[in-house]
Amino acid sequence: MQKIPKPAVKRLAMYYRCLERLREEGKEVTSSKEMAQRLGIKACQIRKDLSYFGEFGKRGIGYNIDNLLERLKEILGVEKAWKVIVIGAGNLGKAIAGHRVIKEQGFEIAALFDIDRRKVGTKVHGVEIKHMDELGDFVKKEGVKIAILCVPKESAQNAADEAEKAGVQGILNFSPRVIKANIPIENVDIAVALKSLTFQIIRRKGKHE
Amino acid sequence: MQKIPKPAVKRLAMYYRCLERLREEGKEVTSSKEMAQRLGIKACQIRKDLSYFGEFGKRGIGYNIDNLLERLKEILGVEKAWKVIVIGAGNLGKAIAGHRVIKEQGFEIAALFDIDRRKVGTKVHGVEIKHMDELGDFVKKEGVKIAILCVPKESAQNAADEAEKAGVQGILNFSPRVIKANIPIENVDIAVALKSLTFQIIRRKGKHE
DNA sequence: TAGATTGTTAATCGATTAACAATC
DNA sequence: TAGATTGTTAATCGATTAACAATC
Repeated sequence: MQKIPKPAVKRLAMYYRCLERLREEGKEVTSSKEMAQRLGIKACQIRKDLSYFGEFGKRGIGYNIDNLLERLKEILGVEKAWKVIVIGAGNLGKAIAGHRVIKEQGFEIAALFDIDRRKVGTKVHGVEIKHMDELGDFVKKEGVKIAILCVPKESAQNAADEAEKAGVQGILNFSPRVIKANIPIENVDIAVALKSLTFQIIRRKGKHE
Repeated sequence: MQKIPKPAVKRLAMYYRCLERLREEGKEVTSSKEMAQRLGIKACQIRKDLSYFGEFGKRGIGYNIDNLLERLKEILGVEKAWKVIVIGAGNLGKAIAGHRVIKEQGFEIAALFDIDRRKVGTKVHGVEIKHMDELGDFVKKEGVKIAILCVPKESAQNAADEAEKAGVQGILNFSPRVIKANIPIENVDIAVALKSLTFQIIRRKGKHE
């Protein structure tokens, strides 16, 4: 199968959300042009990205929204809810675990994990906090596939190792440290994002488009 | 001045943190090779990225860590603390406002903003929650340059508009919606990151390297 | 038919990598 | 000098965009 550009996959996830919104607005059909306008990208980019996976539109007409949503669900693998755990039940971990978007987009937070025994046994938004010792068994028993890392950077690599050992298949890393593993990792790096902003701001002075 | 690849800027921010860590370990000198190993990238990539901004190393020797850190500080524009506000004092906004990494990396959370008057006046990690009505005045008086958006997607565009109008110069957007503005925006999209993971996981089955 | 929009090819643009002279 | 490592050039690789035939 053809190699898919990494940025294209991220855009597919954005098309998915854009289509959901169009559907909420009562539309049944859309075009690459309409979606492109909303997303601030080029229409041909959308058609190109979709073309890696098949032909989903009708020439002269556009795309049936329900149909394209189904297709994107299959492509992204989100037909059924994925079980997710959050490792690290600090403020960030708890906030992520309770975040609307995770449920809305079809993920299920199965548990949080922490090393602090005072937290263990309590619940956050209806989800139990368990001790790290239970992680291995829980992942296997529940079939957890994804771990969201919200631990301090000092313990990030350890937590990632434990998750991988337990059989987790992908990691979403919120800790500001590069972690190494043999499973896919997505990094959300607040400090890097902020510095990228400051760089752009100082280089922009004067040239306001 | 030469055009700098966007990914290169993000990497510079990663080099910065890597160097801080090397310094903590007591090292005074490092090489592109050493950093590359830690970051999981190629050494020539690091040298190339740095070369956009000057010559910071000594051939045959490597880079002086303190010196390179200073240079990166200038390049990224983080010599002095930037004032940042968080818009949206829900769980996520509060967690971000109190997050270690923001202070450690030289940013200062000046205030949180919310429309819920029951929250207004209370404090989170020593930072006051103010009402959205005060945003314009506050940003001007305090010289706030960056806003972190943690509002529900329904009000994301509005909040961004208000921030831009008030004079904010960059936005870090945590809400799962594309927002439009004439200032730099960085997006942190949890749903997109999770779907990018699921895509990789389902395509990976069987080919474990 | 005329207008609209897709899917795809080919061209362009941008980013990464290899290789090596320069030099500490 | 020998070994190490930089800075930079040129080659390669990957992603985006323009353009247009196909077709509804």
